[in-house]
Amino acid sequence: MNNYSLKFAKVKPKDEKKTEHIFKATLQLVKDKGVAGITMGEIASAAKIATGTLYIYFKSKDELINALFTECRKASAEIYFKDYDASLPFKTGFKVIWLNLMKFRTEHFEKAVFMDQCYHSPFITETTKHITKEMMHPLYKLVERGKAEKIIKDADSFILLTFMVGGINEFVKHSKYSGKKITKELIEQMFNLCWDGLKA
Amino acid sequence: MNNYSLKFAKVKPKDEKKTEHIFKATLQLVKDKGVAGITMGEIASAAKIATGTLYIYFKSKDELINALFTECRKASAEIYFKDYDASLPFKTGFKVIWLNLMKFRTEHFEKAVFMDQCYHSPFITETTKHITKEMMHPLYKLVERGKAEKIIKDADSFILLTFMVGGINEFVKHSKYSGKKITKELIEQMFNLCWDGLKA
Amino acid sequence: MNNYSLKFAKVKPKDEKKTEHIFKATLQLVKDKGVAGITMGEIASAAKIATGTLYIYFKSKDELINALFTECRKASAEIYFKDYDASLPFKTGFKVIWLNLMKFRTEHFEKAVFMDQCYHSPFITETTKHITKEMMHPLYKLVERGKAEKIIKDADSFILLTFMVGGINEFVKHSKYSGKKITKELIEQMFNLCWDGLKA
Amino acid sequence: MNNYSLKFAKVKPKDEKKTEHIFKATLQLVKDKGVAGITMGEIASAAKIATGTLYIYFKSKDELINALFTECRKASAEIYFKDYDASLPFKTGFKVIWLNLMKFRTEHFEKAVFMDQCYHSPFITETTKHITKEMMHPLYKLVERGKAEKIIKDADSFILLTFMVGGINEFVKHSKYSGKKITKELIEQMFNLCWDGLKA
DNA sequence: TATGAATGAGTATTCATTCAT
DNA sequence: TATGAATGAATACTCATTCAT
Repeated sequence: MNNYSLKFAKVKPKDEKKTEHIFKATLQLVKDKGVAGITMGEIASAAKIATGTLYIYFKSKDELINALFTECRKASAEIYFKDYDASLPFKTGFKVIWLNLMKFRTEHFEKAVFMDQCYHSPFITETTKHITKEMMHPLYKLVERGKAEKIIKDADSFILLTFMVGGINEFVKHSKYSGKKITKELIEQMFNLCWDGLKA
Repeated sequence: MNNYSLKFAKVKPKDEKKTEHIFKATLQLVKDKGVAGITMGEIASAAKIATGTLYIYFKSKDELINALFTECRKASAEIYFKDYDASLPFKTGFKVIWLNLMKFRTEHFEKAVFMDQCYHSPFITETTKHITKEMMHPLYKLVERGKAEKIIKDADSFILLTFMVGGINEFVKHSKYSGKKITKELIEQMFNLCWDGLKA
Repeated sequence: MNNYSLKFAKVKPKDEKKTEHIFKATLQLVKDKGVAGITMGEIASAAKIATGTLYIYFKSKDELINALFTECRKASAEIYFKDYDASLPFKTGFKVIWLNLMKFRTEHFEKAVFMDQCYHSPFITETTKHITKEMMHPLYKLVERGKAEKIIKDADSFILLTFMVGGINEFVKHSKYSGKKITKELIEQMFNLCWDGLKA
Repeated sequence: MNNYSLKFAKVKPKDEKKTEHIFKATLQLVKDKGVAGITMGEIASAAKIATGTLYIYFKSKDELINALFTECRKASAEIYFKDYDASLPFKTGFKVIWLNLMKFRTEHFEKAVFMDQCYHSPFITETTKHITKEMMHPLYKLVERGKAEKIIKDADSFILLTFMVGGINEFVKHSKYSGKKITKELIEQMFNLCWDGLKA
């Protein structure tokens, strides 16, 4: 390290990585013991920091949970529409998104569990819940495009959407619990069930 | 107090109604604040009894939660196969059960929420979880009958089952959250999506 | 205990005496270590109860301090005008009150120390402070009677009042610190200084 | 960094001004929130330095408080006997000192508050308390000269002293709390009350 | 049984102090 | 020296559980 960098390194900045560690530790703990069972002390030691340090990064348990919730929401939003291109034929685009939903649920399972758990917890504020609901909006749009193009059934959008998502969620949840391996083959089967249900 | 009344007092069962009150109070609280947020004190006052009294009916919080979980499981099991008759044609019988699942989720929403919440909580023992999984067995049988009769797709039973249940769960959950009214019409739409997905 | 009293004794009431014990313990601790140095744990064990019990009687440390402050104020108010009769000649009545002030400061020294200490503490609310100020009103009236009767100097009432009280407070405070015995003789001397200062 | 600058850095004294800032910040905080309510963090940020820096100037909170206490004592001692000349007639000299006491209490109010507050706090050592008491010695001498000259009453010196000081302290304290303006006129009135009380 | 006050272990949070930069 | 993040012991407060009535 040269003189120049020393000048700027004088003040130790709040470690960005530490927030990440804390989040990771919290998600793991929640997956294992549920929101009901986690303490700030446990989170701290799982993140390999002192309890006091935890409070440098988050003013309270409440704030930590809410921040993590927001983080998870952001992560899911980023994945949902990855590689989606509205100019693609409907079914192709639909499958991209459907697979993304599946991807999020499987690869970020702890986040999904955490979000589900939090929804009824006293930690999450109404505002946070509200924003979360709004996040579903683009999915509504997708479903409505399908209806407009007469490719999928002309049913209530809410029904179509929850149907589209429900199978994925239930499948992933139970496969994690029961140890059932999630294979390409199974995913394909689930997609077909879903698509056959939706198509006009 | 004489011998007679003593004897009588011993025989007198714990007030059945009170257990019910306690369960109802707990379910309501869990729906509103999650398992993370309930205390024995709150349960007691919601059930309009003293904390001490709560401990006459349940040795510990753990026991209360587990007893309630078992109760909920029993309630769901009773509903799932109500009016089902294996001699009915497959689709008819399938719809009976599918509607029963829907019925349970809507009319006993707090129970469903409670069971979901508990699954990750430190309160529920592994044994309890195991028994719960076994409860799904008859549903497997149903699905397999459908496959055997070549009426529904020859996909993995696990996939078929989670697909069948997922839409219902997701639909009811979000309708409760968003205040969306659950109508016969919507239920019918959801069933059609589900059936069209499953059918061979 | 007969049947009748049993009927009413069924519920153990919040022990009135316990509040008193808590107050006494707190005052003693504050006298010895100052408001800065007391913890809820210490108060509890000085009052021979569990920490949790302390919180049955007072929702928080703040509330405990404020309640005690109010209690002390009440105690002082009760003493200040004890045996005072406006129909007595001014000097006689004045001396009754002056001696009462002295009596409070000496016999309830911990309360006086506590009140002094609290005045600058973050525990005491502005409202509480305001009420305390108002408590001085009757003393103003007394001083104004003396002025009206041309018995004491026609100076600013605020000056007369703080002068009247200041000597007492300073005397008692330092005598407690230095271990100087407060005798009848010394009190008489102090009263004479005070009276000679005030008289017209 | 070369040898020269290293040497120079070692010699460079701790910034004198910074100590002053720290003291000023502490006094202000204690006036507003009491000794009970101040933290090292608050002091540091009020003094516009980092917490770590505070510990360069003072090894501990204890030491800071004690150093400030000593500083305050010194400041008061310097003022008390300012312009006093034993060769002046008693009353003239007495008034000089009396006015000095008044001056200290008004112009260095925070210091007075701080010293009062500290007296009961766990921070101040017995030694410090002892030295403080000794500081009163010259005032005793003054009072005894008055008695010897038969100008003031032949009462107990302790009584005379606390009487002399009490009115001042009480007056200033309450005027600060209530916002009452301290005027020359009021000071004169207070002095007269005091003198008339003391004179033989 | 029923009550709710009492208990004390446990949890969230603060804060004096240290330390790497 | 100066900084402010990191530490962990101490403290305020909670809550499952017990117990006297």
